[in-house]
Amino acid sequence: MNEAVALTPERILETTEDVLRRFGLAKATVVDVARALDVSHGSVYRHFPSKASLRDAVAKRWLDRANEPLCKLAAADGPAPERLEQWLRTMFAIKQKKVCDDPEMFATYLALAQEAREVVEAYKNKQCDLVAKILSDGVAQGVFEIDDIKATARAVFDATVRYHHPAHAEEWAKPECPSRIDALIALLLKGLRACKS
Amino acid sequence: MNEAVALTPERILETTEDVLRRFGLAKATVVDVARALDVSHGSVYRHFPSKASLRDAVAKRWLDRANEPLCKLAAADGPAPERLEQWLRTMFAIKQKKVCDDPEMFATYLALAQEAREVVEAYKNKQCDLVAKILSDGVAQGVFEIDDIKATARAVFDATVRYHHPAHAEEWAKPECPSRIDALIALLLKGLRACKS
DNA sequence: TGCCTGACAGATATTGAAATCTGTCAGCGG
DNA sequence: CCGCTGACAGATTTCAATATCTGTCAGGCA
Repeated sequence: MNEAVALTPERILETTEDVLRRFGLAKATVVDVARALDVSHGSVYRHFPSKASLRDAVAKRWLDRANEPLCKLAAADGPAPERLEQWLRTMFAIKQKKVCDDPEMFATYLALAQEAREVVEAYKNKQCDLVAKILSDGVAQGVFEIDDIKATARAVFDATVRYHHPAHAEEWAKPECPSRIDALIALLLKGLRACKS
Repeated sequence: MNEAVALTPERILETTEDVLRRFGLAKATVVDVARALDVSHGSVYRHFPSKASLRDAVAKRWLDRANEPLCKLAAADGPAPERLEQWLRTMFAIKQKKVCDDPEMFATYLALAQEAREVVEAYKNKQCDLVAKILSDGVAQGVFEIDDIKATARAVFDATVRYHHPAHAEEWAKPECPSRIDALIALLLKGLRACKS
């Protein structure tokens, strides 16, 4: 083993994220990453077969990190409607926080996500599964009335696209946004709820 | 009056659309438009103060044309749920047709719309008003149960963003799309409908 | 007079040569 | 033997010179 820290995929990913943060997606090269790690760029290619795969791996890390709080919420227990509402609001908040905190970084993330199709697709599917989990809890609790849980979870995800898809990010800052979110969530919850009256 | 056809704003718009169709948004210049009209480009500036205003006017024409069938549907009568469903499906179909028929032209339209913010905003508001019209008909018919019609109309518009906003156009061709639309519409209609049971 | 032209200044886009980057691999050093 | 290096070919990006475009306006023509 070398006296220096070993060159692991994890260390490369960390450094790549750093480089992206400093240079932006357009400017960052794998030569930059190698320089930051103080190795030749050939060494980086020993761990990632291409620049694209490196980018994908970074994207996956980001998305997984962002997903963590949502997984917890879906796994929690309590009344499904409240949990669904909180789950959605948390998802919106996570995205919005990213935009506000560091718009430049968000732009990087957006561009990254647009190239890492497969990774993003998997991430979306995971999110739909989380929604489905809450919905099925709601059905078990007798508060939701749902035909096809998977399809309905997808519908909820689709219906809220405006507030979680980065393509609409620039609209999230508008002052009328919160009340529009309220109206949307109310409409969806009413659509899910079992009729009692 | 000249022996040639007079140079009217209408004629300029028509020709501009033609030029855009042939050259694409990126390449089309007002010099091209003037050439096609066989006048100097200075003459075009006599009718439109800037290239941006010309583009906006073209965008408005397009949007108004696309909106026409939707206005008719909103003004029709009959049971509100069916009408809303048909209204939504028609809107989706109009957009999808544009993408399929001429993807290049759609890209032009998309870029155009992204620059003509105000025009697009007005168009969206008009569409929300149409939805609100159908919703209030539904309330009058006793089939919908709605607190705030304007807010709910906006919520329906927001919830269907994925299937009418051009940013999502590339997903419209997917095979699972129709069934996802079905699930979404079913969920929304259930949320709007008055509970009878 | 009223509409159009064409030349002009400053801004923007195009182009092609030079620089940089991606991905590979033979060979070095531990 | 194993992992790293650094030179290399082909692809991509940068940059600055050149060309084109936008928007204005004084003047021509009916």
